Amino acid sequence: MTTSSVFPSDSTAAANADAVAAASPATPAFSPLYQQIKVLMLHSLQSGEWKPSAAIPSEQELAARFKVSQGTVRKAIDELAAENLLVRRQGKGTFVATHAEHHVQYRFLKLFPDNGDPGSKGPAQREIIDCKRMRASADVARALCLHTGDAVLQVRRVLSFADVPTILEDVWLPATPFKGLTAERLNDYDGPMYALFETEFGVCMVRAEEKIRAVLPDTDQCALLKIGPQTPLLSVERIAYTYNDAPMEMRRGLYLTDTHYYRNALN
Amino acid sequence: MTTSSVFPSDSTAAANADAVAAASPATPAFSPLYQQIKVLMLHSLQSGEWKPSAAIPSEQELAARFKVSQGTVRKAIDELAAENLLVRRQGKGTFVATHAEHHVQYRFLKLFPDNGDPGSKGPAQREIIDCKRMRASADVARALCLHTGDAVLQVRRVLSFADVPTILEDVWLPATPFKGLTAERLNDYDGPMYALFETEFGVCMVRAEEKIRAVLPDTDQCALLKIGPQTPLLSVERIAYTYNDAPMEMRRGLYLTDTHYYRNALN
DNA sequence: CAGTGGTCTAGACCACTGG
DNA sequence: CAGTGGTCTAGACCACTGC
Repeated sequence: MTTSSVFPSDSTAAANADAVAAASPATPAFSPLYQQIKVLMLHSLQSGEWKPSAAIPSEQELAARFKVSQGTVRKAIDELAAENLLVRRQGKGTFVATHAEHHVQYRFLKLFPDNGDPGSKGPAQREIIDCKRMRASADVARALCLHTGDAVLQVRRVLSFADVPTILEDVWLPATPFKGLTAERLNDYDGPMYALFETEFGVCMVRAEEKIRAVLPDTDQCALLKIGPQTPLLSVERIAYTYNDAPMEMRRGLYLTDTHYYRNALN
Repeated sequence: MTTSSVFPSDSTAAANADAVAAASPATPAFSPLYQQIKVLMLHSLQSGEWKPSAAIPSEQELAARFKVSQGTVRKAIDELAAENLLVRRQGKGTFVATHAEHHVQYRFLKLFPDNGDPGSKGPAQREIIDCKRMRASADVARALCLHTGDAVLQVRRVLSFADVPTILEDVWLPATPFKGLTAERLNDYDGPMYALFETEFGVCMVRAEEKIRAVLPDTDQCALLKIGPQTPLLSVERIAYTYNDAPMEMRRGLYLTDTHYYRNALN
């Protein structure tokens, strides 16, 4: 051990605090107690001990389990809540974040209609075009930390708003964790795709990065979106990550932006 | 007063805490002490008492000034730091955030080159095309909370990377706070435009929202960016806000995305 | 009413910075 | 070395939820 950590054998909270304080006199990496607690909680999330939408133990219980003060677990929870991994609800408890509760708008979808609320015209219509097993291209392999040629699933679908095709998406998933995914299961499921991933495959998407460009469609894409070849589209390339920052999905969306726009907040 | 607040006349920290606790038995709006402190600090920022890049008083001083415990001002500072209004530096103090320190990359510019770091080819070349006084269109007026026809300044400029024109921007500013802004001053200033706004006009941009679309350029835009009429571009419409959430700038950028991409992080 | 998260305090000690 | 922010504790009390 190069840094101090939380041991079940430590007898008191003070002992832990002292351990942190006195730790590793020459080690540059100093990790405060609440960060170590955070790592332990991350393990509980990752291992499935705490499942999406379920309540985690109360702050007092966690403080007792980790043998630290309530304020310290509080700070750990604060950070996890700030990263949208946990959701606090006063009077009720702290819950594991999920994609299953966003009914009107998908959590990671930043496309909004010019007029009116996201859900004013009802939910999006989804049509699965294709769902097949294939070998990873170099691009996909790199994005998913696989090797070129490894087995992946590719899903192609179209999202429509008020019956206007607006989004054409290709999704690539590593075949192993998503074994058994079919077009039928995607069609039957009523809710966000990421919610299905949570309940059916135990994969929680926690964070994503998008690269956005302006492009023109090819002929296939024109047909699927029912647009002309000179219609400019937003190309949105996404890599989504689970708890340990492991990439679990690559996705490329083409967004029609004549009646919708991609919204972003800068801080 | 409908809610409790921090008075200079309050004698002890405990008195404040009790005031909050016992306040407004029938008032639904309950505001914790640290939120009230936050508002007071916001006033100090807004009034110019604390200027960009300067240090604010230490936590102990603030605790004494507001007659609360250090932990309470700490929580207020924590939130202001999370919103990027303040920057904490251990051992040195807490400082007012500024746009003047980002030399390699502008803080609100999310366009990155496909290969290499933002600053690998040196800073962007900036060319001011135009800077003129005009009357606000309906769109601009709505965005800036003005009336149609009110005086505004319009700046048009082109940013180039490695001598390739990549961004064409129109910027609209309310004429009153930016009185005296000219193309020359914009050209002479060596640094981000928002840094000039801070030092010359006392306007600190704190937050912004962008609406992104894919578009095709018109003939003027083709000439300025030296591109063909079928080149798809990212249209980035931005409204930037100061401390009190008052809009102080509207901007429309056209981004060439054949060698660059717009990066966004989803949480 | 009991149990949860949320606020506030007071005090101790640590890590980092600069003179 | 003194001064700053950063961590940790212990305990009190409040706001909110649901039974």
